[in-house]
Amino acid sequence: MTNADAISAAIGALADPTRRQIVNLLRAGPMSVGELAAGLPVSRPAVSQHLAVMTAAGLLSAAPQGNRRIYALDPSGIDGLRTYLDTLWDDALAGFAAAARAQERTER
Amino acid sequence: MTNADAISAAIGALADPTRRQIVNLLRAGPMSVGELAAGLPVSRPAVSQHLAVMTAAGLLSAAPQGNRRIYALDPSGIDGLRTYLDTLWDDALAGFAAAARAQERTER
DNA sequence: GCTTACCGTAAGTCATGACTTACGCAAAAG
DNA sequence: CTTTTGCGTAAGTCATGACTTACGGTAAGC
Repeated sequence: MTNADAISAAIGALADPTRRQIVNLLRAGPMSVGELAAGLPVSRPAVSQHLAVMTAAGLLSAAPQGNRRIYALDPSGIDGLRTYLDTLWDDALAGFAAAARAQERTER
Repeated sequence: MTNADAISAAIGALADPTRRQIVNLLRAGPMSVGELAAGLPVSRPAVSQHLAVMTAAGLLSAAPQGNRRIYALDPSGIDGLRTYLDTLWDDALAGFAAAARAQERTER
């Protein structure tokens, strides 16, 4: 499944602390690169590189607007991670229940 | 909020490809360290180190059983990431809707 | 008792990637 | 047309962490 690659890219994109800060800033709404860089402890080119990674991962969308570029969270990309964690959570619960049954069997 | 640290640790733990392979193996059910290492392209100590990281992040739980250690997915740790992505998804949708309204305003 | 599985830890190597400064290009401003 | 603003890209540096081999320690098997 080529879907797994998208999940890997998205999780890898969220792995960096600076990138999660960018996500946090964008939760308030779309922003330009300069505005993002002003709220971060790194240089503007560093922000540009992070934005490129996250956009490639499908987590962000870029909208050129005149001289500037407005970045925003991409709901569809985030939804991929959401469903992945949902199914993972289901499997975890199933394994937990199976272990509980096995435990009960050995205890009597 | 100290909750953000848990989220960071969990996402960071899932960032490595080998660790996601471990998660995939554990989806079928709890396994010992040796069984996990047999299904992975890395050495057994490497697997041990990964398991320690993921356990510290709250994604895995370890159960000593005789001579061996059985690792399993921890539903509660996964649930933390799940709720984080849920709220992030909500914010992304809100920003998307706001951008759509602004777009409509400028287009008429 | 001794040997054999099974596992965690220590120490060291090496690649990945996050950051910087320097540069080039397109759109607004004057 | 010139200047300024806003970004992206290139090149190079440096730290983080994923991996290896070697070792020590505990539970089972003989």
